[in-house]
Amino acid sequence: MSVTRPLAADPIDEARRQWDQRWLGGASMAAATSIMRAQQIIQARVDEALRPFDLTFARYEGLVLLAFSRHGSLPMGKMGERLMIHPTSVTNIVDRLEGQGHVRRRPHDHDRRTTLVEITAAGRQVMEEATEAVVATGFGLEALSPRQLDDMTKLVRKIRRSSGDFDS
Amino acid sequence: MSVTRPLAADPIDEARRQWDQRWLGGASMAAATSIMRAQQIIQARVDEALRPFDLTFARYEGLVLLAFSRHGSLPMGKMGERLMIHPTSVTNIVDRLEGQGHVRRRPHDHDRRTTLVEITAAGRQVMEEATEAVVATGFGLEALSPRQLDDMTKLVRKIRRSSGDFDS
DNA sequence: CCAATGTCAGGTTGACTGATATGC
DNA sequence: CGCATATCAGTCTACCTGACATTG
Repeated sequence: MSVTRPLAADPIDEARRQWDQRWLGGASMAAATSIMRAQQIIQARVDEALRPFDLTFARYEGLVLLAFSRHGSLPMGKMGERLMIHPTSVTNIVDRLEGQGHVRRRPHDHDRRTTLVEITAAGRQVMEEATEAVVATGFGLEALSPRQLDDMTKLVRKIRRSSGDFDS
Repeated sequence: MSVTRPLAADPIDEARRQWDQRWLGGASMAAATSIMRAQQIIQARVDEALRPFDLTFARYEGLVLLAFSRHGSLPMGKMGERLMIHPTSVTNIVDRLEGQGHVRRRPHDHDRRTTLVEITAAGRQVMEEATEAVVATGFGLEALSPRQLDDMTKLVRKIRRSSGDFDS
């Protein structure tokens, strides 16, 4: 007589089970797949909150970075470095933000090679409102307690450090 | 006399500090940003391992899904459901895989609306070799212990469950 | 001369919207 | 008829490579 196993309700769990029967690194596979999926969930949630402002997550991050910077402006290259995006992506994102009037390109005082990107008053205003909307979504992470959120951040920090994201 | 604070080596940590001075949800912001970054790291690592096979992560996941399926084939819609991708993305991905000879479209026996996607022998072969390469990368997660990998998977499961990823 | 900075052209990916043909 | 299934056309975002002009 056959014993019917309970169907795995969690598809990642099920994939893990099959993976372990054939290959190594099932735990890594499950964690990696989980992270990929978590990213989709967060991205969808935040993008939805940002849609009324005609902002993507990437552009929103740019605005927040500039708002947090000491003089409300940063060189293009510095932005790419901090946001960890490709130089041409910086150009693209700044193009759009500038088209929306949220930032302005300005020459650098001493180095005429570099272009400074400065957040405008309107940009700050939009950023404030957008942030309210984003905070209201809870980033799709309401299921985690404050302690669990910090656990998550710490675990990812290990990954980031090992991949050379930052010094120390 | 001014006390010079140590510079935050971790940019997410620094963003968190500034965020907390103005808004709520700093812990969520830090966790969300961390996950977004972790996804980039994993994606880059896996894509690099898959490049010699002319596969992206998305297409590779499709191959693995088919290889794991009972008959080596699934309806298009089912694939989209399991991979959590848009129907047109399924069409796109299957187009490419079919062009590479890794899968084949077949009619469904009983329902002539549905198209079955079947992995070919060549597709299985490529999938096996690609998996070796992917496992070798450790998914960019070598920094985490087996226990930490499972912690990560469990934390994300909470997020996924709360967003309706699966039943139970 | 070499390095750094930003831009541009051109190509790829995957996601999306809306419309459509087909079949249940 | 409504609904499900897959496709197609067209658009969008962000990424990448390679080339380039300008400047330090």
